[in-house]
This record gives sequence, C-alpha cells and structure tokens, in this order.
Amino acid sequence: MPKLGMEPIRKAALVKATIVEIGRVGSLDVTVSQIAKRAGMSSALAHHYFGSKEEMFLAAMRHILTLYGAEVRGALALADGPESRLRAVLAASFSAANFRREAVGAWLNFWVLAQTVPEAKRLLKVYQGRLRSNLLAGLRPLAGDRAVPIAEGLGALIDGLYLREVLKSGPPDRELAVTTALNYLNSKLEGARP
Amino acid sequence: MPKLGMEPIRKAALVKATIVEIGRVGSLDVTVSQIAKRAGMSSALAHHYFGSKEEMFLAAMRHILTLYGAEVRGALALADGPESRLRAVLAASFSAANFRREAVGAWLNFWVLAQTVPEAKRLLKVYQGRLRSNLLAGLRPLAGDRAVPIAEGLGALIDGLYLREVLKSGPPDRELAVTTALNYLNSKLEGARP
DNA sequence: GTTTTTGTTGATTGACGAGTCAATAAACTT
DNA sequence: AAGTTTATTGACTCGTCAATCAACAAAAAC
Repeated sequence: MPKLGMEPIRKAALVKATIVEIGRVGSLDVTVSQIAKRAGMSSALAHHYFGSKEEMFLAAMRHILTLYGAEVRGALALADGPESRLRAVLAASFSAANFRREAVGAWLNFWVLAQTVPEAKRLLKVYQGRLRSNLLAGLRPLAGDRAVPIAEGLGALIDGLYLREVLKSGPPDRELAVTTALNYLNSKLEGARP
Repeated sequence: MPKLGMEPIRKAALVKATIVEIGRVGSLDVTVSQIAKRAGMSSALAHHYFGSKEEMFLAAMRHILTLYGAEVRGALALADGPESRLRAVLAASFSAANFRREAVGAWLNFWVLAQTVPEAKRLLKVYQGRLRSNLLAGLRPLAGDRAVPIAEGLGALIDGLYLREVLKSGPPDRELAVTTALNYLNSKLEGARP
C-alpha cells in the first residue's frame, strides 16, 4: 500500500528517531536498524532515503541547528533594546526544547562527530558563529570594545552549562542555567557601564 | 625473551597509547589492535592485562584525572592566600599538559563514555567535585555566600573552554583561556568586594 | 494496458573487531 | 631437573552491522 510522497515524511521520522536514539543510548553507536525501527520502517528503507548512516547523522544535526536558529530568531523578534536581545538569546539557548536531556545528549555526540566528519565540524562552526554574532550585536552597544571577550566567554559558558547538564541525574534545571548565564552577563555589564 | 615485571610497564604503555589514539582518531571507535600496536604489543596481550577495552578506557581516564589532580596539588602548594589559590587552580586546568588537543579530545570522549558507563560517570563526578571544592576554598573568603554560584559558573566556564578548544584548528591558546577565566573571576569578585 | 516511477522489505554479503585459546618460551621455585 | 608462574603471540570464533539486492506492490504516465 505504498502511498506517494512518502519521502519527506519518512526522512523527518528518521531524523527525529536518530536524535531520540542517540540521546537514549548516549553515544553514536546506534545501529541503523535501531533508528529505523523507532521510525517505524525497515533499515533498508532508511538506507534508501539517506544513503548512509553518516548522512542521517548530519541531517539530524542540521535539524537541531535549524530548530535552535528558529527559536533564537523568534525570541529576538519580540525583543527590543540590546539588553532584552541578550536575554532573548539566552532564553532560547536554554529553552525547554533545546535544553532537554535527549537534545543535550545528541549535542554532545555531535561535538564528537565534528572531530571526524568535516561537514559536522562546519555545521557546529556555523552555530558558534551565529551565537557569537547574536551576542555581539547585543553587547556592543553596552560594552563597546570589551564586547568581544565577553561574547567569547559567554559562548563558552553556555556550552559548558550544556556539558554539565549531561552528567547530572534528574531533570534539567533551566532556571539555574539561565540565572548562571545572566549572572555572568550582569557582572560584566556592571563593570563596563559608565 | 620474557623479562619479568612487565605488567606495570605494559599497562602504562597501553594507557598512554589509549589516550593518544582516542585523541588522534577523535572518537572512542578505536580498536584494541590500534592501541596495542601503538603501545608496541599484540592485541592479545592488551586483553591479557586489561581484560576488556572498557577497562582500558577507564584506566586511561583515571590516569588523566590523576595527572590533573597532581598538577593542581602542586600549584596549590606554592600559592598563598585565596586569590593566589584560585589562580593556581586555573593555571593548572589550562596547563600545557592538560590543555592540549590530544588530552582535550580524549576528555570530550570520556564525557561521552560517562553517558553509558557508570564508572566513567563516577570518575567525572569526582573531578567535578574536586574542582568545585578547590574553587570554593578560594572563593569563600572573597565572596562569602556568593561563592557557590560563582564556583558553579566558573566550573562550567572551564569545561566550556575545553569544549571550544576541540573545534578550533591550530594550536591551543592557553593564554586566552586563562585570561577569559580570570576575567570572569575578576568581574565577579569586584562585584562582591566591600 | 503496458511501462515507469515510487515505496517497501527480507535476505544476503562482506568486513571488521572484541575476546578466547593453545602453544611457546624464558625466568623463577623447590 | 622438574614444575610453576609470567610473558607473549598468531590463529580462531562468534557477533554485529552497514550497505546492497532481488523481488514485490501500488500509483502514475503513456
């Protein structure tokens, strides 16, 4: 009973399943069969649509980055003024959608993937660049020359908070993460204000 | 020509080789044969001494943690006063020995390992705990009640700087990392001083 | 109504890799 | 000197898994 136009649906299901499985298993050692099973199809079909496991991983990364990008853009649209924009970026970074065990676990593994797969590295750099320029846009009016190092530090802090989330048991504490980041920001800005 | 008392020597060689190979390949997908070859022996011998690949990984983690611990202790011994102790911890964290591609790459992969292997998680928590208490010891006299969140943030920042090191091409910039962390620290302390 | 395109899978291939084992040899023990 | 312990490896087993293929089904195109 093959219905037509399945391709996008199946691909989407596979991408989702890839993220879930990587998050669940906690490593990139997930088999195509596992992923395909979770997505409700045979492994052969997964290969049919993606060609290789690596392509599946990359598609999953792109998806997470896209989601994150959309979330940031949405939050930025509602913000006005540099300070509010900075808050928006942080809120999006630690939003319920992004800052959950599953996604964070996948994220960590993408970092590992980036060590071997150039395209993965490229994608991660795109993310870093976007984050950086978003932060800089908010910071420059507030901190002038000192914006660059502050953005650097804040970016690292965000990544570090993600990393620590992985080790924790229990549910993610988004409040705490946002507070920590805001705290950093405030102490920096106070130092820079006239 | 079997000389006696080889066990510790071979184990040490394997541990070293494990770290190098993980760092080189950039993932935990290194074969026991690769590691054994680099350590100058057969894979059978590696299994003979460690029993399993997982044990090898854990031994490598313990080794890195031990080195790091020793470095911190050494630096702390020379320091006097809380501020100087904080600097010592940071300097050790970004020392040439710890903050090099190879070690950082291995570190990242241990994080991944911690998601699956409970003992790896335990070890990483030990590291976090030590770092935390070292930072707190220095921070409490300077920041009182605010010491805890500052330590939390600083810990995450250090991990984040490690993480970012992985993505960079070119040699590690220890200066920059230390400066960034010190910067964070200073802006925090200024805010807390009377 | 036949041909082509799209969807789908069970079965198979081929490679690779962790862990085991039997065998060999040197050194230590008694 | 006979026996035991330690060191060492090549060859083998056994599983697993990515990727391919042949085959089948339904819709679309002609």
